[in-house]
Amino acid sequence: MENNSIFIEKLRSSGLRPTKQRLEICKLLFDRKKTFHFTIGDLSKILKKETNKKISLATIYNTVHSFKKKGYLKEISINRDKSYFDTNTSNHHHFLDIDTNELIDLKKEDVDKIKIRKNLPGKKIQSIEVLVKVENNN
Amino acid sequence: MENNSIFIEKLRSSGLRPTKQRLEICKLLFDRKKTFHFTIGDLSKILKKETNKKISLATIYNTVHSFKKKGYLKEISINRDKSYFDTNTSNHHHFLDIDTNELIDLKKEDVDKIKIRKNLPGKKIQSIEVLVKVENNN
DNA sequence: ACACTACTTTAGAATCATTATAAATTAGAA
DNA sequence: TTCTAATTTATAATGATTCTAAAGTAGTGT
Ligand SMILES: [Mn+2]
Ligand SMILES: [Mn+2]
Ligand SMILES: [Zn+2]
Ligand SMILES: [Zn+2]
Repeated sequence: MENNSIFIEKLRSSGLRPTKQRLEICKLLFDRKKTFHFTIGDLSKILKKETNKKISLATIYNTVHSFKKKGYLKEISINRDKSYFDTNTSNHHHFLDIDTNELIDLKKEDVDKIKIRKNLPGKKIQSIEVLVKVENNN
Repeated sequence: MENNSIFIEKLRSSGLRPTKQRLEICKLLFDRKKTFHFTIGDLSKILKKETNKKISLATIYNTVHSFKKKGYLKEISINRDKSYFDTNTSNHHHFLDIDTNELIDLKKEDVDKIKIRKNLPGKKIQSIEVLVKVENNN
């Protein structure tokens, strides 16, 4: 009744054992059409609701960090209070709704290519990220 | 022997009493030609060295947050571990050296104007920030 | 199926930047 | 100088994240 086999392969191929905790988290994170932006706290709450068996908070942290290390998640820092993770691991830009603290992906075509006209000697560019903060129209 | 009068005015005009702690921090932060990017930890260390009288950590936090509220400092979140503050309160972009965790201002002319081709209904853009992560050339 | 070992999960403790508290001090006004 | 509100301060509390070390599990080989 599940397409778990896909996730099992995904995990195995990156040297992670497909435990039921990891599979549960995989289904929750990667069985989506749209990008998912979440904090560990969000994820923890959702797992509590949508799952019968409990997954310890330590495991959620461990798993999310493993997934990040394997390149399945991207971490986004927008404020010190909490770290956001992103199922869209490509280079992309974001809207941040400062009223709701919600992140929204911008598509390639939504932002002109950024051209940086300065370079630092001995340094090379690793990434260019745009954060567009938006708020309610009065 | 000081141009404290400038800072005293600055503080008074925004309803902050010019205490010696605030003046000390003003001198350290605003008596510079270049932008200063710092964490509270940085500031605390510098104050310990460059000052004879001690300023409590709580006061450093209070003061930096007051200055931010008054618009004399800008907060920049680049990772969850620490919050950076910026004496350049204009809208501007940054290099982040991921080897040293150092922030460097980009000038207006260093980055083409960013054009966002998407808008969210009911929302207006409050700011657009570019973060260019750089690392050592091999 | 069984045993073995490395990997994983887990509860709880530890960490650490930040925030809150509430008592002592100080600045500005009268 | 006196009075009051603003400020400073030491200290405790908070809370997200990381650490620990003990118990459980998956994969391998027999
Ligand atoms: Mn913040
Ligand atoms: Mn981080
Ligand atoms: Zn995203
Ligand atoms: Zn800056």
